Amino acid sequence: MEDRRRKDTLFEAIALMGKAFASPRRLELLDLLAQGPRSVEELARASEQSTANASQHLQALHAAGVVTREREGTRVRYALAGEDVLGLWLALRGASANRLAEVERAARDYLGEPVEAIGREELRQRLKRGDVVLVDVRPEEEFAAGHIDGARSVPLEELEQRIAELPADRDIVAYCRGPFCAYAHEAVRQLQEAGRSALRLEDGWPEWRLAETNPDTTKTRRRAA
Amino acid sequence: MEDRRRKDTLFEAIALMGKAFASPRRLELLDLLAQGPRSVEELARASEQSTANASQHLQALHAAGVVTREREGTRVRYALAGEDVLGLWLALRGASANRLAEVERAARDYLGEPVEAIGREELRQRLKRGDVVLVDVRPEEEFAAGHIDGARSVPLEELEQRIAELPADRDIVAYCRGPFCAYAHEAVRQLQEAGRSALRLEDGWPEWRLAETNPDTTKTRRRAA
DNA sequence: CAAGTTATCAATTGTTCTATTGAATAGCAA
DNA sequence: TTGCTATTCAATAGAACAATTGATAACTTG
Repeated sequence: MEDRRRKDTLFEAIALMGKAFASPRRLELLDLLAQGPRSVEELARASEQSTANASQHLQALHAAGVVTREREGTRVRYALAGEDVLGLWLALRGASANRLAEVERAARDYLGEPVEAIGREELRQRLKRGDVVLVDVRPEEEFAAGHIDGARSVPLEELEQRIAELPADRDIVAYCRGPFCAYAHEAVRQLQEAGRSALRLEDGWPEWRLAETNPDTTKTRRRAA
Repeated sequence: MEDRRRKDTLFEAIALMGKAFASPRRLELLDLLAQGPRSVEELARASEQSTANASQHLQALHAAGVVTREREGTRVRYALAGEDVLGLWLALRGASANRLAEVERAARDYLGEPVEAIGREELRQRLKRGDVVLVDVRPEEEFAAGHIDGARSVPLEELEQRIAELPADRDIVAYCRGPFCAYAHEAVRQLQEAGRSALRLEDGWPEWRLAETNPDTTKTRRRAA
């Protein structure tokens, strides 16, 4: 049947994008790109792989349509192709956390002792009341590429020396790349160590940004069927 | 660094689910499962592959946590694991249609001449006004597994002989499995051939269902960055 | 235009994935 | 028990993929 062939090509085409999400290295690159555009070398460094390897994966992502590429002088700046792709990545991450015990286990393992967290809505209200200090503990470039309104940048690396800068009369809320990023966890631990009252935002900047233009898409759905 | 190893295992675990979406055959199975639970044999037949092959892919999907399995006497009933998975599949399909020219081309090729379509919201309003007849042209089992409230089942195969059943004084809206399913297109063509005023619902039953519990998630986002 | 980055290419190796075939198993019904 | 159906298993062969290395190309700056 002629129809069969056509149907096959259609699903093959969709699978082109699916394959982009089938490799851990590429997922890590995507996760970084969700924070903002970056050059190959930065991405390679941040994901601890060789530049050549990162370049190849980025090309694969480009061919799959999930990232855009732009030459900027001697470097090439990659970026997520759009909000639909960001939503897709978050959906995959979320579903895998819901459905795969391996993911939960690996996350617990990587993040260490759980740390008290608040959701986006609660944070929004407390920010409006001026009730908290919001701290972005990601590397400076990522803060520069975009951050939650009202946050101040204190990269995790500098946090220890800069704790004094932070007002002591309010709760401190730290956030970073997302629910599986260790920075905010670590920041909260350091702050509590120093006697401050701190907690983390349940997810990170990409989720916040997506929720702004597209409420409801990033609800943290738990196991519900 | 110990951290690196842990981060790797985390991304590897997420990629376990990603891999599920990397094969065209599996995507076709998922698309069928989005219509409702089915046995291995039915799925194999509907996707025109050997039972053994379908079984293996279904096992892969099961291992990836995207489907559930349930023994029912001599047969095994597979189903999507949850709404998060349905949302994920729709997000992938949507993003690939937005970003990959191949997908658009393959879809045009498979679906044939474009056919006038209306969106979910418009359909809802016209249904309320009693303004249209809504026809579900999927195979009977899929209608039985769930359908839009107020629709009547007229499987595409029987449509030609049953056109007389349909009132001639109103527009007919046909829907099927989704935007890439050919049934509704074909149905509208047949109805117009017979002198009826017909159009198709832009997407299908799974999108409708997901929109009911989770408005906003399935917006048909076009290329917007 | 020479030197120095940054990114990509090409070739290779080992690994993982897919489809196929035929045999094996689980449950049901007589 | 015997046969029947639906599903899974096991083995295999071919294809696609991932990481590595070293070479090359594109740009910038002096």
